[in-house]
Order: sequence, then C-alpha cells, then structure tokens
Amino acid sequence: MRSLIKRVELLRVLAHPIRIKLLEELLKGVKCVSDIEEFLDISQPNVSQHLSLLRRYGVIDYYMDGRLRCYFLKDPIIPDIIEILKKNYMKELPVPACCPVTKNGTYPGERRR
Amino acid sequence: MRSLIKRVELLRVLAHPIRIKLLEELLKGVKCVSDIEEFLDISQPNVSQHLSLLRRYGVIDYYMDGRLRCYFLKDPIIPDIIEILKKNYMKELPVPACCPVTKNGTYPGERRR
DNA sequence: AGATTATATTCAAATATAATAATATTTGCA
DNA sequence: TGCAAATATTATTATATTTGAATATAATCT
Repeated sequence: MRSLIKRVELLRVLAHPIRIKLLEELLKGVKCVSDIEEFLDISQPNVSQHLSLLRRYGVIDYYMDGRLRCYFLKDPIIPDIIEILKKNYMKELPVPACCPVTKNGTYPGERRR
Repeated sequence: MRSLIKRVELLRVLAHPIRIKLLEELLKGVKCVSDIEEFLDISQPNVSQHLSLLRRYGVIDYYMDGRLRCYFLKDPIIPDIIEILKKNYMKELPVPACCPVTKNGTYPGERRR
C-alpha cells in the first residue's frame, strides 16, 4: 500500500484541470506531445511541464516513435481513479445512527439534531 | 457526473495529509472536534479550518450532540477513493502495443524504444 | 554539417494554499 | 445571568504552485 505521503502526493499531482483532461485522454490511448498540445490547447512548454510532473511521479511514461514522444498511462491506479471520479453517485451517505458521541468517553449533554 | 471543475476541486480538497488522515478516521465512524484534535495532534483552530474546508465542498457534515459537533462523511465518493488509494496494485499498466503514433496523421520516423 | 522539427528546461512573476496567533461565537450549565 | 467548554473565524506570514517567456536539447532530414 502507498504511504500516506504517497497517497497525498498522487492526489496533488492529479488535482489540476489540465492534468486530469490529459490523463482522461491518455486513457483512450497513446498520444504524442504535439497532439496533446493541440488537444489541450495550451502552449508547448506548458504541456511539457505537466508531462514532466506526471512523469516525475510515475503516473505516465513514453516511448520514442521516430522523433515523437508517445506518452501513455503507467500507474495502474489512474484508470480506477478516473472511473470513480466520473461515476454517478445517487445519494449522500446516510447520517450515522443517532447514538451519543463522546468526548474522551464522557458524554456531556443531550443529543439533538 | 461531476464536471471537470468539480472533479479537480474534490481532488484538491483531498490532497492534504491531515485531511486524508481525518477522512480515513471518519470512515470508521462519527467523531467530535476535540477528539479529532487529539487524534490529529494539531491545534484546534487548524482542525476547524480543515473541517470548514471539507464542509464547504460537501465532503463531510455534522450533527450537534450536546455541545459537541459530531462530524461524519457525506460525499459517497469518499469511501471509494480511500479504498482505491489503499489498494495494492501489483504491476504497472502494460506498455501499449507497438504501433506508430502519428502527429496529425503523419508518421514521421522509425519506431524505437 | 546545417537546418528543421519535436520536445524539454529554466527562471521569474503571479497566485494559491497552509499554519500560526489572536479573537470571536455558540451552547449548556451553575 | 454569567461562566466555562467547544468550536469557528480572521488576519498575517510563510511556502508552494502555476504560467509565460526565453532558451536549450535532441533527433531527423537535406
């Protein structure tokens, strides 16, 4: 299992609209940098910066194809995260059953809503 | 489905070690602020700030119990995210099959690794 | 070799986030 | 009513992230 640090690190790396769009696109298949640049509609250096960050944290990798760098997903958690983020949850979690919650074992008052 | 903005917003809210620890704890059950304070071992105002952020984004909610605020998980995605983050993935995603990736439909060179 | 294509790196400015300290609010109780 | 407990808010400072501009590298082609 990932350490707490690693779990949070991953979340931080994912928590950016451009990077999420990019990863959702890579889930469909390999893509080279200039195609990514066109898809995301941001500057080439900015694409490279995001790719570099994702690489640094092991989220993606690439192979060379002629002079193109073809990027693909590497960390197996990514498809799962993307799926859950897109899943439709119909309702909120149930409010926990009505039993007193204690502060250090001492119940200090009446339970209300 | 959550919009891209909302998906990223959620990730940003989760991407902090204290908040992840807190949510993992709340997954076990309701907890009041001073117990959370003790569990996380950070200052009370800091606990309140994190709780406030999580509330603002609909991740958690609370009920009153005497003078205690009892916090619990509200957004149903949270248990799923926590589970996936803790899951053990044995290997990386397979490197995509070796077919040329094109830049705008034109294949510019030899495929290598 | 030199030009061109494809991509990466570096730096600085702008912005966002987090922690701390100080203070305020709310609720129950004597 | 006034006090104490429980929690929240605000302001400030410190730190991290993001972007754009400029420049660098690396591979292929002529």
